[in-house]
Amino acid sequence: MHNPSEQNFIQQLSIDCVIFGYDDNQLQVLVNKLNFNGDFWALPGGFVYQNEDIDKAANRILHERTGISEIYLDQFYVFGNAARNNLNFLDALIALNPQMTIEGKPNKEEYDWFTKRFVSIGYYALVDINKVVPQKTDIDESIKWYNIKDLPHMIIDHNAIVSKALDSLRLNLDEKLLAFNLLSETFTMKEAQQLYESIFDKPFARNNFQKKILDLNVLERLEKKFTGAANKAPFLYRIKK
Amino acid sequence: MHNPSEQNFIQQLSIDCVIFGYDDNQLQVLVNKLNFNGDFWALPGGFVYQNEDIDKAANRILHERTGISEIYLDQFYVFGNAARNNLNFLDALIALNPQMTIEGKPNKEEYDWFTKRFVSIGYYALVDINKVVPQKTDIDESIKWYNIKDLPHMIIDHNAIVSKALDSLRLNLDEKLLAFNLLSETFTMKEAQQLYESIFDKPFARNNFQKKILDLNVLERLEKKFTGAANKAPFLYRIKK
DNA sequence: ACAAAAGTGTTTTTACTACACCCATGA
DNA sequence: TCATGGGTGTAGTAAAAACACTTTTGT
Repeated sequence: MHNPSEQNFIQQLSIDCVIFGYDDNQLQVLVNKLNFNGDFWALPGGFVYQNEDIDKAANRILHERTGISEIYLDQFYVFGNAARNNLNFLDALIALNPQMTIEGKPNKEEYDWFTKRFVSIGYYALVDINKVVPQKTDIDESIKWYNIKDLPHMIIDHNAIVSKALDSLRLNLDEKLLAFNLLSETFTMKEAQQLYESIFDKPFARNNFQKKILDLNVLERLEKKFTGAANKAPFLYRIKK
Repeated sequence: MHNPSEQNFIQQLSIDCVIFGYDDNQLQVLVNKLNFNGDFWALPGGFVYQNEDIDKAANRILHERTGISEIYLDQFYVFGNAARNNLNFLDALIALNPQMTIEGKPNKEEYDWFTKRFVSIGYYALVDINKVVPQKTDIDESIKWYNIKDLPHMIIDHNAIVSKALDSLRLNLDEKLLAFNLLSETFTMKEAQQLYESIFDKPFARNNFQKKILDLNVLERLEKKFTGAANKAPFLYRIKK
C-alpha cells in the first residue's frame, strides 16, 4: 500500500470512482476486493498529485482500472464527514492479518497517514463494459463487476457513495444524453429501453420510449439486425457523429 | 491571516461560500474586501478542522459571517484545478504591501502554506437579507452585499464559483422549494414572483406564476396586506409548517 | 398460418401558456 | 367614479401517456 505523503499527493484528500457498466440487463459497478486476509471490498480510488487537476486525477484512476480513456466522467459529490477514516477498517484488517503488526501492535508509522480522516470526491463514469478489461493494482486481490442490486458490503461509506452516484446519474441522464455510453457502439431500441429500465428501475412503454428517444434526434438508424428469431428484425442505432 | 497548519485544519482544502440574499429586486451576494492595500475581493471562506464534518465547517463559516444559523446550505461543486493557488494574488499583494516583505522579499515561511494549491468545496446559502448583519473577520476591510450583476473582480476563480452556484441554484430551485428562504417570513405573491424573475433573469406571467406556486401546495395564505395603495390588497403567504 | 416482437398511428390525458374578465382599494 | 394592481376563470397549445393496429420474421 502506498503512503500518499511519500508520493507528493495532497494530504487527506481522495477520489472514489463509481464506474458503471451495463450487462445482463442490469447496471453493474466495478468493485475491487482488497489483497488481505478477510473480505474487504472497496470502490476504485486514489489520490491527487500536487500538480494535477482533480478531473485529471479521476481520469487517471479510471484509466488505470479500465484501460480506456475518453470515458464519460462526472464529479457528483464530496464525502467529508469527520468520522470518515479507516480506523474501523484497519482494526478489522489487523485482526486478520498478523503480519501487519510488530509485537502485536500495528506499525504505527506505516499506517499513520492511512488512519487519518479523508475527504473524498466522488466521480462516476459510464463505460461500455465490453471495452473494459478490469485492471488489478497491487492492493487488489480481484476487481470485478457487481450487479448494483447485489453489491458486497464495502469499507467506510462506499455503499452510500454508490447510492448517491446513482441518484446523480438519474438526474443527469436525459439532460446529457449520456446513457448511450453504457452500450456498445450499435444497439437496438429494445436494448436502450432495457438500459433505461434498469437505471430507473421501472418499466417504460415501448412505443412512447422509442418516440421519446428518436425525438432527441441524436441517433441514426442503421441496418436491421437479424437474430434468427421468428419475429420482425429490429433496427440498429448509433449515436450521430 | 491565520496559518491553517497551526490550527489543526486539513491542509490544502478550503470552503468557499456563495451567500445569496435578495434585495432591491435583485439577487445579492456577500463579498468581502480584504484588509490590505489594493483592491482585493473574495468570497467568504475558510478551512475544515480535523474533527469537523465539511457540512459543519460550511455552517460555521456561514454563521461567522452572517450571525445566523439554520440557514439553507448546499454543497454544489468542487474546484480543484492544479493552477488554483494564491501565487498571483500574493504577487499583487506584495507589490502593494511592502510591510509584508523582509528585505524586499516575502516572508517565505509565513506565506508558504498560503501559496500552495488549494482544493475548494463550494457551498451556496440562501438567507433572508434582513436577518443578516454581515460580520467582518480580521482579514476583512469590509463585507458587503453586491448585486450579482455587478460583482467586483475577485481573487482566483471566485467569480466563476458564483456563476456555478447560480447555475446550481436554478437547477434545484423548484425541486427543493428553497427560494422562499430568501424572503422574509411572510411575503406577497408579487414578491415571490419578482424573486423568481431575478433568479432566472426573465419575466413570468402573473396568473400562471401564482397558479404554479400555489399548486406546489407548500404555502398557506394569511391575511391581506394593506399598503395604502389605491388597488386591491394582496394576500400574504407563509411556508406551511 | 401462426406466434412473437417490432414499427407506427391515433386518441386521451395532462401540463403549460395565453388571453380575458372581474374585484378590491384609495384617491 | 376612476385607475391601478390583484385574484381567478377559460380557451388554446404542446407534450406525455395510453391504446390500438399493422408488419416482419422463422417455424
